[in-house]
Order: sequence, then C-alpha cells, then structure tokens
Amino acid sequence: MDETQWLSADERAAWLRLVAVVELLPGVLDGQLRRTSGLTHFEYLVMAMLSEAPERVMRMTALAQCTNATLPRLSHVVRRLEERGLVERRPCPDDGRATDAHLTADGWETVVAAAPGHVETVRRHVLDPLTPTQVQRLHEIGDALLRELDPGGRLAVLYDPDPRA
Amino acid sequence: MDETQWLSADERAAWLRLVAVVELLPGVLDGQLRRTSGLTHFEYLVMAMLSEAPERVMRMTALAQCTNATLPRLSHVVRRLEERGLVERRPCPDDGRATDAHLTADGWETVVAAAPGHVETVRRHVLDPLTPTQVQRLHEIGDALLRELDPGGRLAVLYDPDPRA
DNA sequence: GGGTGATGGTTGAAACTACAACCATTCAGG
DNA sequence: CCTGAATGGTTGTAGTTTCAACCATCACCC
Repeated sequence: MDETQWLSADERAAWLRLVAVVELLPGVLDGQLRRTSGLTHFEYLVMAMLSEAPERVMRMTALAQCTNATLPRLSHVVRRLEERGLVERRPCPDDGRATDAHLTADGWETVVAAAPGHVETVRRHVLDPLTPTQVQRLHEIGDALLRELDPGGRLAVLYDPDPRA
Repeated sequence: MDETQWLSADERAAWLRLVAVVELLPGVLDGQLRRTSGLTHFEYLVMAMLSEAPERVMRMTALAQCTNATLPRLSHVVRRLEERGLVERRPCPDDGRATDAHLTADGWETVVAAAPGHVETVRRHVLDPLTPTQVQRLHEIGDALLRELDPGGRLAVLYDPDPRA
C-alpha cells in the first residue's frame, strides 16, 4: 500500500537545513535592501538584470523569465518602478506587441548605490560563514540542483555568464 | 571612497547559484502541494509542525517562531485553516492570554495524505540530483549558514531533532 | 487579402502578507 | 490590592502577488 520511498536520516537532515535556509534567506536580503535602499529584493533583481543588459534594455518577457516572475507580476512591478522614475517602458520597435523596459539614469544610480550594502549582506550571511572549500562545493551542488530545478535554463543568465545555445 | 570588498569569481558563482535555487525551490514545492493537496507550502509547514508536536498542540507564538512567520500572518492562516476544519483554536488553560492551535483528525489525515507526494517532489528535485557525498556536504554547509541566519535557533525544531538548551 | 491560432502584454478582482493599532491578561512593585 | 509595564493575539488597512479575462499584434495559410 505505502509505496513511498521515505528519506534516510542523512537525506532528511540535509533537506531540512536547505528548507530552513530557503525560508530565512529571502527575509534577510529583503529586509536589508528595504531599510537601506527602499527596494524590494525582487525590485532590486529586476533593476540589476536591466543594468547588466546591453543598452540597459530588455523585453518584458525576457525580464520575466530571468527573474522567475510571471508576466502580470512583472508588469505591476515595472509600472510602480516607472512611477518612481527608475524604469521606462517603450513599445518595442521590432515587434508591435512587445514592450521594452529601459533602466533610467536614476534607476542606474539607485542600483549602483544599493549594490555595496547588498554585497556586504551577502558576504556576512553567506560567504563568510563558509570555508573556501565549502564555497566551491556549494557551487557544484547548485549546478546539480539547477539542472533539475531550471531545466530550461530560464535563470541561466543569473548564474551562468555564458549560456550555450 | 569605494571600500566595498567585492566578490571573487568563485564566490560570485556560488552565490548566484544559491540565489537561483532560493528563487526557484519555493515555487516548485508550493505548486506541487497546491495541485495535489490544495495546500500552500506554508499551510503544509504549519500543519506538519503541529502533527509532530506532543498532543498535536502548539501555542501560537511557538508555532510562529518555528515556521518563521509573523504572529499576524499565522493568526490569519490559522483562522482560514480553522474554517476548513483542519485546525482548532482553544484558549490555553495555563495562560489566559495565550491560544493553543490543535490539529484536528481531518487535519492529521490531510497532512498524512499530502506527505508522500511532497517527499516524492523533494526526492526528485533535490536529493536525487545529488550524490551521497554532496548530500553530506549540503548538510554541513546548511549548518554553517544557519549559525548565521538563525542565531537564535528559532527554526531549530525544523532541522535539529534535539536542540540543546 | 482575410481568417485562425499563437504570442506579448495589460488590467481588474481576489487572495495573501506586512504593518500598526488595539484589547486582554499576566507580572512586578509599591 | 492597584498601578504600570510587558506579553500573547487579534483585527483592520494598505500594499503585493496571483489568477483569469481581455486587447493588440504577428504568423501561417487558404
């Protein structure tokens, strides 16, 4: 009757720690960015992706994929960012249906100003507690997990500087 | 002027993969539970914690801490679970201010029914892609991170079966 | 050319979360 | 006792995310 293959003690321990990290980390990042820059972690992610794109422009769909957001969610967030003057929306010249999101000068400066504090937070809470060997292992483990979690490579731009075709 | 200590290539790679995992994993877990059990991942977490507590009872505050929720959030979620008959709230006999959350028989059956599919998802997306060695390393890395992310040990009940005083 | 289906994106309503104000009870001191 | 402060929870409101419905444009094909 009960065909489920339950977890071994080792698996369970590793899994529960990962759950706890996944549960806690977003709050830490979000809180720091909110306090020091008035940005959500997701808003920061959107603007950071734009800031690294050629011309600081991206199509809404591409931006949604590489930030792991649904299109409606991105649309709302970009509208709010536009109202704050950090992003601009323009119809895409190549495709009448599409919309291009531009990072404005103000937006660029906001990202640049937010980055150091964000990096500092990441260093203190994630990198510093780990030995260099553990950092290397985390890299490998992340690769293995992402092959399953992100088979289409939608977030590849985030973690892979040069995704193959 | 720019005192920020930026990330090395290795650190950056490991970090970005962790971000991607943290971004993707909740959606995978949440989606599976929603489809097969009509439960949010957070609702499942709440009921799972109750199901493992003595008498399947917990004080609201304790439940909020071990699920990493604010008290208002937990209060709302428990009210909705109560409306569905999965949880019951009773005034705590020991402290007139406090409220005890009980898992009902229906709630217990719901958790038991949801668990196999959840475990199966965890196995497929997290444990199976890793070698036994990597599982062991993930365990160690998780420990190191949680010492920083959860210094008070609020989530310790989640990942540590026997937290020391 | 004119359907037809698929793609790109926006909008509005409902569900959920965070924040702040609030009530009730407990505890400590006088 | 009685007051004031702290603890335990709930409620209301505002902001965010999700979901479904919708409009416009493109691509294919007859």
